[in-house]
Amino acid sequence: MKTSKSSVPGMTKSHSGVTKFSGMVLLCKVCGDVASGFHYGVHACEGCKGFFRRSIQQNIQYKKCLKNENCSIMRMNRNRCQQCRFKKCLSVGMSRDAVRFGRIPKREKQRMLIEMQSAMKTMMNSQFSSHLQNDTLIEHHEQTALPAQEQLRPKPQLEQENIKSSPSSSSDFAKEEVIGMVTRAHKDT
Amino acid sequence: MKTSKSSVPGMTKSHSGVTKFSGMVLLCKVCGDVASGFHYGVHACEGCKGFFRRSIQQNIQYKKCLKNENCSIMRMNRNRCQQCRFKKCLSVGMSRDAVRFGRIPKREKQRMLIEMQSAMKTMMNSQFSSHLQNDTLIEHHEQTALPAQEQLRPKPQLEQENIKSSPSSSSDFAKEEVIGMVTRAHKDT
DNA sequence: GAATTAGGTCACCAGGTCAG
DNA sequence: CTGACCTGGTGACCTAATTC
Repeated sequence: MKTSKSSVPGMTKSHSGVTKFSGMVLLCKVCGDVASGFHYGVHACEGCKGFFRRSIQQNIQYKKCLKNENCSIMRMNRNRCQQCRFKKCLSVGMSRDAVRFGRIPKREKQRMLIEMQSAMKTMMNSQFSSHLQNDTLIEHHEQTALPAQEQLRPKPQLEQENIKSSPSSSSDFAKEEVIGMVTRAHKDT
Repeated sequence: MKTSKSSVPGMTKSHSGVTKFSGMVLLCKVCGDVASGFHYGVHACEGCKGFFRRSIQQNIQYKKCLKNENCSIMRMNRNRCQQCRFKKCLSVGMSRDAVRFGRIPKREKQRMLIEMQSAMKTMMNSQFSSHLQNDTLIEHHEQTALPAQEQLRPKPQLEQENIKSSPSSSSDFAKEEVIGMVTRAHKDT
């Protein structure tokens, strides 16, 4: 019947191992680097993926952080503090239980696309019309823009690719992700 | 134009590939995930179906289990031990000889419905009359309090079929299954 | 002819590797 | 130790085949 290979428009995976969505690069939720895919339940780069794998495989106990145990983890400095990096991995939801194998379900893609668009719109609004009053969004916005001291974000969220888990919570999650991504894509331009 | 579909009331198959019965989602008998149909003689999800197919096609000898060869197989961890997963497939009755092709015979549906109802009743009983002594069921009880936001997922339901096994044990089975699924839904949330 | 599944496909990922 | 690459799966979808 359906000859249409019909896939959700938007999501692609370049040959270089970079995951894109509607032409925009997805970012590692741990360090902000370019994500290579959905690893252990979150979008992550090869580095953080490998780091997390090693960490859980051999139940490594990392040396205590030399600072306040809340180092910001970014691409540039992600290797400076293992303890904090691992903590960040966990806080963004990386877990062996969250792995998702196989092809991305069409409806999940669809959902991402939608959430992405709405997030995009939201961002545009807050950016152009009233970026002085909306604290929530500015919060998010900054978080990505200047990776300042964003510590453990109170979001132990874990992406439930699961068919229909609460639509609201997952959308929050995705929104956050999208915002970061969009912001960056924006800056790059 | 037979308007009288007249088949057994209840069984449907959504377009998403999820098998339902009286509005309840059927679960994979191997891992508890949502079943996509009756595969190799058992209600199974796409994952376990594919896994079993591959296993028997190329007579794969899986690596020995790293634990006690009795890993519990659930959606979250089903990929961690192939040997145990395959064993579970066999133990729940998956077999190339058990395939049922084509449309579901009416009497089979009828039978399912009946077994389902009795299983349901059993469950209800143990839930209301004596849920203080039965610790396993407490889990289940909580689930009821969960937000009912959903359309076709975290839903109490069970899975039943066993073409040629003792019909009496079927309700026990269902109960167990429900518990597992509920636990999962719980974890997911 | 409609319902329903075995198998094939191939988008995607966990783990292993090994230069750097 | 880190992370770019490779390999061996995994499972969402699709279609041909099969039964009612």
